[in-house]
Amino acid sequence: MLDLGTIDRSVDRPPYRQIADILRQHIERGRLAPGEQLPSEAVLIEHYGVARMTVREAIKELRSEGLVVAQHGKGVFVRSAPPVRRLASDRFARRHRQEGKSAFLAEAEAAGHVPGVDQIRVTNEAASAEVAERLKLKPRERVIVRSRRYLADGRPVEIATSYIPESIAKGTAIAEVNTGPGGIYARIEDAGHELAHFTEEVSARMPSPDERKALEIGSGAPVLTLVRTAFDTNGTPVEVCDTVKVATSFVLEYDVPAK
Amino acid sequence: MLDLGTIDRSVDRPPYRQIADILRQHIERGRLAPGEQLPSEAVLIEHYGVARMTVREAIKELRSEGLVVAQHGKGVFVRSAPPVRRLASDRFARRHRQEGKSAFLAEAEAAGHVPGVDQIRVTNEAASAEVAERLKLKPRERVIVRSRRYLADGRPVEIATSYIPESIAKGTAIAEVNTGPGGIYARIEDAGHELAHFTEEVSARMPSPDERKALEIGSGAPVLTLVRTAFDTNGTPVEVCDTVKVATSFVLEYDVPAK
DNA sequence: CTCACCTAGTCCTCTAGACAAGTTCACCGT
DNA sequence: ACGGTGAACTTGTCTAGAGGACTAGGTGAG
Repeated sequence: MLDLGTIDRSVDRPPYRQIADILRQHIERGRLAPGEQLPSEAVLIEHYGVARMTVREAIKELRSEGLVVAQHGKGVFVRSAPPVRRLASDRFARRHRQEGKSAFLAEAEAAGHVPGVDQIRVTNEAASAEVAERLKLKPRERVIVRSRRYLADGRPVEIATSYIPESIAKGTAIAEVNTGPGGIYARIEDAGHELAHFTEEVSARMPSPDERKALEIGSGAPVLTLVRTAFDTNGTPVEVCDTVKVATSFVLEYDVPAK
Repeated sequence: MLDLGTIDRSVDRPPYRQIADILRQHIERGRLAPGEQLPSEAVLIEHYGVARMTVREAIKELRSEGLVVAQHGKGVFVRSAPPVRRLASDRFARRHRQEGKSAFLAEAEAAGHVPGVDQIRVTNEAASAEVAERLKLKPRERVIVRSRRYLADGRPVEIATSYIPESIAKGTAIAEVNTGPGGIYARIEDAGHELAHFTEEVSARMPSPDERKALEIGSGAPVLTLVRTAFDTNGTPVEVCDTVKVATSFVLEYDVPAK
């Protein structure tokens, strides 16, 4: 039986935190195993002699830490995969180890022969305001949207969505599911837009419910987001690629410019 | 005056979420600017005609998303570092644009006259296993640990911790709080280690309680972590820099190598 | 046997109020 | 002019209760 301990109301730390502390310790020390159910609110209220909201506050703290998940009507359970706390060495590292060419071109090529891609969706849509701004689209210009999900070891790890202006994609295989050798970057270059420059914005946030589901992660784990914009030699943006990935690490390398 | 809208109790979405949605939109669209104070609980209670806990629940949601920070006795404020796209505002943006000298030297110089650094701590410690491995340290070799916290608009946004092998730091100002012109990279080069190559690992995770406190973020918001290792011309690792950053975006740029 | 229904147990949301504690500022006495 | 006090405002925490919604399991009707 789980030792729920007691709370001390004379001490500075508020009761709801003390309760959270006790439960957190049980989880961290394995006395509450992954998947196991926590004592119900009613039990905790009774045990500690506090009001409902106080217990809920404690549980909420653990939820926001990603240690537990609540299931309406069932109970609160210890998360089976604890959130990432340390840098993990990662297969993405190798992507950026390619020599003599852009790491991302290499990545695109890799995607071309589709190892570990299990879903591809290609549509023609009206551009969102954000995409329109990034691609400097004319009013009402549409975009080709290519969305794909990457797997590693059979588990989904990344969802990438590319937006290419329809004007560039026209007459190419970009709007086809199979883009041919070299992937869409090769097709963009075929269309006369030589790639010259990229910007990337890296951030992290909590996943949306859809993303959580698609990436098979718990609600307490963050996702990395990477928005890459590709420019041609004229400085025209030709592609925006929005990547959401499980927040394990990836690696960038670069050299100090020669003096 | 801020348009607080109204909530619809007939709809499926619970009131506290509707309130959070309204406030979130104001923040995202810039009608509530970074640093600006949100309407107080009392105002929101009055306006929406709900109980205090309902309003607090809404605010709590925004806090856990990292959009706002509450300050006891003062109010709730929009976080000062919103997910920005402006390249210039970010230190990382310029790294890859420097000409003729190491971007990191420039960065270190900038840090030298300490704009927006509010805490510096320098210690001599035994290296952790991870740091020892990255720096290829000999057994029992110690490291100089330099930890600093960066501010933007008066709010903490980043904690950076550098580890330099004692053998390299010896006889330099690296172990001093004030490292002199050019910062530690200049001192490392003074010591005969010309910087040549960097690797960076980027990841995201949930912050530790200490980090949450130091960066003043909500418990549901992730942090970006960046571990940079600097190598000299011999390929010897000379510094490991571990950066934990509020998970708003940062920007990387690079060009396609000439063919 | 199958299916609809009921029920106990769970978490979700909300109400209405209370006291505590931190911040700010005007006011008053010195 | 200066310093202290306190009022007014803010958020933080807690209580006691209510109805709702969801899940799982049992029960009875068909």
